[in-house]
Amino acid sequence: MRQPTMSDVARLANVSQMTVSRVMRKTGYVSQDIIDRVHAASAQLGYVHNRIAGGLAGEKNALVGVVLPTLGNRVFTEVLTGVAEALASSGVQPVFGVSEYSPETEASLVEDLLSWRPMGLILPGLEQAQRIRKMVEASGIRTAQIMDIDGEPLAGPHAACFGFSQVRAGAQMADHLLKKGYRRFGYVGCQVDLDVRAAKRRQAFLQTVERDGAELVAECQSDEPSSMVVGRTLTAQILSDPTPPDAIYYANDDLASGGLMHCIAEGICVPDDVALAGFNGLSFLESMPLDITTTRTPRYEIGFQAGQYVSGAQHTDAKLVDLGTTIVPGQTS
Amino acid sequence: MRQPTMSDVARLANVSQMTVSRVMRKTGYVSQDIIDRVHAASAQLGYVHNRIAGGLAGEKNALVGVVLPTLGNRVFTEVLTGVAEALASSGVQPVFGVSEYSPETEASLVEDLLSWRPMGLILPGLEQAQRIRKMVEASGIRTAQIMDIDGEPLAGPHAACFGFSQVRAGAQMADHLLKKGYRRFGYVGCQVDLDVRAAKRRQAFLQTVERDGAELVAECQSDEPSSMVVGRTLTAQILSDPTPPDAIYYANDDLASGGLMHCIAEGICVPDDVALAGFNGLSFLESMPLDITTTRTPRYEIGFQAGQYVSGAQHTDAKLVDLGTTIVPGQTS
DNA sequence: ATCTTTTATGTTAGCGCTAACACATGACGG
DNA sequence: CCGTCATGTGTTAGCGCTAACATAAAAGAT
Repeated sequence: MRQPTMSDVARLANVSQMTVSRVMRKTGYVSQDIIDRVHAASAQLGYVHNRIAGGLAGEKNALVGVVLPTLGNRVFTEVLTGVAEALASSGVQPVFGVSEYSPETEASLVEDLLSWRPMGLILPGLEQAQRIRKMVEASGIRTAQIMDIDGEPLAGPHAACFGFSQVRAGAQMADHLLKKGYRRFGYVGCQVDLDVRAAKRRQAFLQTVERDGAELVAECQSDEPSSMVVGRTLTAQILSDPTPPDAIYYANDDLASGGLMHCIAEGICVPDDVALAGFNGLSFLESMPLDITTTRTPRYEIGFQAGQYVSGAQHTDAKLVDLGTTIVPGQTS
Repeated sequence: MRQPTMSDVARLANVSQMTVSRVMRKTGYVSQDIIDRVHAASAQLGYVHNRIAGGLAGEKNALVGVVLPTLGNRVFTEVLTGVAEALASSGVQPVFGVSEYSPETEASLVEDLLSWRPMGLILPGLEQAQRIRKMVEASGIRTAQIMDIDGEPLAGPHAACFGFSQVRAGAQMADHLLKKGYRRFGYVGCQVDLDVRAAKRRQAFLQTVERDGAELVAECQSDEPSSMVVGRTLTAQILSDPTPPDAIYYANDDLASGGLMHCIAEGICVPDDVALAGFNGLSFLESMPLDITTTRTPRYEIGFQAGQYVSGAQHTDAKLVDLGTTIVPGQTS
């Protein structure tokens, strides 16, 4: 009742087991006649190639480990889609884990993934624990750090970053809103202590705003994971103030659209009463009846390039690949 | 420069390689003294357990293959979150692939995943190609088919379904809307030929509606993947008719909320002018300023139970586990 | 004091595959 | 007609680990 092996196929096709191996992997010289015989035998037995054995015997494992902070944010699922598509063409499979933004979980996840001896690793951000950095650098496998390029990338010839500058993105949005004449800002975020990249944007936004003599007049945060519902609640809070801000910067588009829903429900005019700025440029914003300003991020592209890099389909000499961001102005803001 | 092995650790700790294996896996008897020595040696060398070798040698591979139709629909990422959390506790890693609703892609994906000799497999729906069914049944590994229970599940003692009845869900919504007095229905869907489950719902909805003497007066479909933007466009189309429907059933909540956005933008009153019914009960509906009726589906639960099942953490005698659905009425509809 | 049982270690034999090499052919140029 | 090369096949030796089976000392039981 055990699974058929190459030897079983070989016996049936009346060739050596090595020849079967060659046929399966399409390497070396095999005559067409034998190729057909082997395929027939293989199909008859229902043979499925065993990559575990292949991996042990010397072939690189066609696996890539992927760590994501959460699947609750569309951004990361789009990254993952990019990764999956980059890998699909080369027959490499992603193995993944979700850290829920916890550094400890991330560390044990990386160790677990490394135990599969993957050919590559994709990690979010640049702020891995020292222990992770060591493990990864020692393993010598290709590693892509994604989403961010502000910081110290992993050392070694097998590491590269694919992302954009979170700092610049935050400053960029501040500049944009200042140029539009807004002076009294609000900030709405979630899990600020966990989401390092949102914190970087907020920080840069704040600095730019203050450098210009404008100010942050209100800030609302929640410990819950970000969502439209939370965005609506926090916006209600921040706008209940007697002297509310004239523009709100949100940590992401989900929060911002939640805010927009609040405004629509309350008859608050966007952007005349208050302008809303999100982050990511998720496509569902286009369906909204009022416009939100946002920063478009190359999420799919990040995933795709990282996937290509770690699976060996693409070489990069650069340690930091900046895929850039674009401000997408709301219609009138 | 090669990666350290158990033998290296064993030599350094001055014990046999087998003892190191015992320490790593926490099985068998090992004295505390030696456990400490092995851990020290392991840490010093930066040893990482090699599951590829372990898997070959007899241990079940702590991998579960997961196939999803798309990552673009929140539903599946929530399922995946459930799977990931169920597996996380047992140290099993998900390996996954995205089929983009293509049966051919799905088949080759299943074969690829099977080549890792995973301990389990999670597949969407019940409509796998014959070739897949054979491969999976022959492999003898635990398999969970998810999302749907209307159909013939995989044979064998190692297969179970976790989902709900799509047919019943469609009929349920029709009943609900009929009871509310709606008689002229519209349907909006995407990729109807690919999304079998949406087709089942639509079919059951239609039958129920017609059984009651009410009718489907308009239908709009698109080949693009479903999204809020598409939902808005299709809704604009369907409502541009001189005699529009008084209730629209959407294939999912994304489309429905896109529809809602159209209504808000055009000043169409929901549900007085037209009622909107979606599917899934995604939480962002709660943030919407007007209410959409929907069916809440147990997405996370499906993923979680399927994850537990295939990783051996849960036994089920039932072949079909119905996790049920609930109608969530809009405030006034 | 002797017989079990528990605890603690080591030894042997693969798991199913691939790299590396060896060995045949037949083709082809000089 | 012989050397060289491309082509087609087989053989051997592991990859790094774990199951299964020793072995042996210590702890209880009678």
